[in-house]
Amino acid sequence: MVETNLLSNTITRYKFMKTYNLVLNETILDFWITRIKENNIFAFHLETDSLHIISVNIIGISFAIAPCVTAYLPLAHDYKNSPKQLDTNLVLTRLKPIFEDVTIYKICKNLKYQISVLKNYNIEVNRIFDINLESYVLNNLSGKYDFIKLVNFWLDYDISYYKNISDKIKNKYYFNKISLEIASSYSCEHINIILMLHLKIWNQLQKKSELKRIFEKIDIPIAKILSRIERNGVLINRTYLNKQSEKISNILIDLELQAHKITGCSFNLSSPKQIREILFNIKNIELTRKTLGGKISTRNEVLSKFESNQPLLKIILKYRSLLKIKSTYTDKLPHMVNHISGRIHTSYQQCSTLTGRLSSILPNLQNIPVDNNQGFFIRKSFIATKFNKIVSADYSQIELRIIAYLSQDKNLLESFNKHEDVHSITAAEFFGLSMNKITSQQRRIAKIINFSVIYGISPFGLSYQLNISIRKAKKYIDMFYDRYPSVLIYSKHVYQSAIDKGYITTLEGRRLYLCNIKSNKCFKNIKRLSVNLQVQGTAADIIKKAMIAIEDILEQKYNNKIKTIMQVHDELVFEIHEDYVEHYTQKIKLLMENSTKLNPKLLVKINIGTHWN
DNA sequence: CATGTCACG
DNA sequence: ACGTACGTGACATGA
Repeated sequence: MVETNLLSNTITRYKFMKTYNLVLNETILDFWITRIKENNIFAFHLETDSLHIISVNIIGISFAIAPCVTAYLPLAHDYKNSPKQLDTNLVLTRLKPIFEDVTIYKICKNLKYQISVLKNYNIEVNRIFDINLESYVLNNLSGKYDFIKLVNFWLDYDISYYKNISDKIKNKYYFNKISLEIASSYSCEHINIILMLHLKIWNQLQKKSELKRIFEKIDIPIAKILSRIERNGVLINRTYLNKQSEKISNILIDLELQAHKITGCSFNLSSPKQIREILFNIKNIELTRKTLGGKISTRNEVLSKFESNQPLLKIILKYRSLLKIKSTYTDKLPHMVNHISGRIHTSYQQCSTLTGRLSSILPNLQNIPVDNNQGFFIRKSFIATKFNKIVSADYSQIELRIIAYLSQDKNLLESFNKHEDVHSITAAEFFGLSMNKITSQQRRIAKIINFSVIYGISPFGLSYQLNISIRKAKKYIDMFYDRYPSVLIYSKHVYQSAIDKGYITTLEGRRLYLCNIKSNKCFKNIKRLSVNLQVQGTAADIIKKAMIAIEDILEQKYNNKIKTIMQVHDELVFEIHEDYVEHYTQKIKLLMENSTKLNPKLLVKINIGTHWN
């Protein structure tokens, strides 16, 4: 709207100026600053020397104020005979007011990273747009946000010039070793494309008010919040993990010896191929389950069916799970600690999922083992600084509650309003017994059935999970829908609407396009998927809204008493000063439960401790 | 680099 | 007759 009008004026003004300018002195810097202020909109990109947000230096900054009107401002290029460049502090002092100005629009790619880097230089960016987020809300081109793919999708533009330079400099040098000639043509081309992508995508996004609202009210604020969470980082007990690694090493050696003794030959316990051969040739165990590639699977679920009378299988399983714990967690996490902050800084991916969930990489903090696992102790190494506590707040049964809300099934709603333990209630309903007569076995069945509903139920899947016949599983499913008829109506409705429209909408109106689904081989899949996607996507919306509500209070005055340190899909983890735990815990619970109002009500459970276990 | 496996919600 | 629960990321193996 405003910004496109502003831009079309600029485009006319600069129509015939194809310039890739290099900013090397204050006069030219002044010239560009004046142009940017006049223009009220510009795209920028920071070239840096690292992807680690805590210890990163800016090498140069590129700008675009209109298509083909771009400049590169080198700051720290350092090679033989490299020209003298402007002083970083001077430049950033001049740019700070522009970045912070709420009336000047900024366009960038990977906003979370850009604002983190600028934060290192004490700059808070306002009024900022991100082309990846724009594209993500608009058509949910999920997966890797590969720049070239984005260009190919959105623009009719010959990318070869960019690609050529980009390939040349990739992995060869640090950016500060790149000559100004190459760096400027690369950066200017890059920022030019970023601006063009924004113009193209924004043009379409603003026509879809529902999606534009999600972009502005959810995704942009969340990007800023994630930057803060990442920068806060997580404290871990390194010596504890190192000790555990050592212990596990010894156990692994012992398990390997035992396994080789049983088989009478040496083999690699972490090679599925060798295990298949050993089991087939030596132990005469016939496994039938296949992997995706059509080979015989040796997965845990498969092997554990034979486990009881086969010590070798027990050893293999234990070996594998301990190796996993060691290689992924106890060995790796200590190495991920940043030496400046002394903490681990994960990176949350905001555009990587089909459903609108976040994901976490480098390291992934969303798959740290839980209590019922061999690696139960790992969460004990996630600790708080002195005088602080770890506080975790998680939504109880959020996905099933969402199904209850979306279907408005009377019985399911009543289950949530009656009792905290839905699975027992479902069991009672399901088997037609009173609550006090439910056995733990019946509760287990009910729990699995509840999950099946969330995932997209099928007779085979349920029969496998419950280890019963397909016929019986089918009967259970019929029984479930008999007790909760509106759930069946609801799931048919989601499926139909998905087929009609080609996408699924979440509670907030985010669209999940079916054409992006990998397993999109037949409509049967969509039938099962649609409920799951809507539910998972809605849950993702809900926690995002809660994060925004919470961040509003965190930004005010409590700053140094409470920090958000992790998001794990339906859980937020905080580090809170011990004197304030009580106070903030209550606030957080209220905000999480009420930032989205549903029937049934959302319930948040709080855990407080010296560590994350 | 693809595949299999396994950690989480 | 077919395959067989949804969504992620990371590691070891082996072609």
